[in-house]
Amino acid sequence: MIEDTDRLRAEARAEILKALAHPTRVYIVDLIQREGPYCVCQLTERIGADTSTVSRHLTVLKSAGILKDRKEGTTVYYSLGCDCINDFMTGLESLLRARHLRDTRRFDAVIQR
Amino acid sequence: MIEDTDRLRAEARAEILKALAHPTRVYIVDLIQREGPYCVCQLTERIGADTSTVSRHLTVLKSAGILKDRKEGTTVYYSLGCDCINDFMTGLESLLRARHLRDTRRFDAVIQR
DNA sequence: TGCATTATTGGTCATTTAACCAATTACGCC
DNA sequence: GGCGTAATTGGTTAAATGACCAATAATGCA
Repeated sequence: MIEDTDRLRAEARAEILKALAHPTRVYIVDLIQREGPYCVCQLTERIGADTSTVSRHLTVLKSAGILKDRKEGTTVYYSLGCDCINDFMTGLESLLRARHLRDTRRFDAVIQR
Repeated sequence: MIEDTDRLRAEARAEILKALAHPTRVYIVDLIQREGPYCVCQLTERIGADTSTVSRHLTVLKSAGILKDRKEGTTVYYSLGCDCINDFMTGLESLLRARHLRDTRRFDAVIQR
């Protein structure tokens, strides 16, 4: 059986990962990372989903500490919760590249025979 | 609307993240990362779930390229799919630390008043 | 005050996920 | 061949997720 400390540790990590594990949420984080803070209506327009849907995605990201918000009148701006998001996404990128490389090699191997 | 390239990019990233977004799967990856390859029955014993459940988790991780497997008789050993997993998990760790720091500060702020 | 805009929350419903048990496959050994 | 062990796959069910519409704040302005 898993020890309590290990279990809690795994749950904490999974919680963060779950918050990011959706195409729309990855897109939002990527966008804000590259271009700075965005408000809900701007994101809604970009994404092309219902405002409520986007708002809920943002709530998920905020709860996980990945984004933070700042009110300005009636609009709410979302920005990165911390700089370490950048490193994290870089790590994800290299994981993706490694996977792509492996797939390509496997594809080549199939072709060659 | 999101451009096709951006959408596909977000989906590919989310796919990787989804594969890791479960406490048991995070635990498995962490364990293998620290102690090397494990077979299904060893993992099953450690985790305390049904063999089929563990096997399915491993399939998810393998499909995402996070783990790879190697057969040896009737047992199947799972190991890391690539070294970059280490960097990725390090990034996740610092994200978690940042979050914890922020939570702690907020808690302190509440206590102090 | 009345109205428009921005965002969040309640409600519903379809899809996905993940658990278990049971059945099957694959291999090694007697 | 028959048996035991290891792992995967089929089937079912409960829970979680995510989408939309509708309703409700909350704010700014005429």
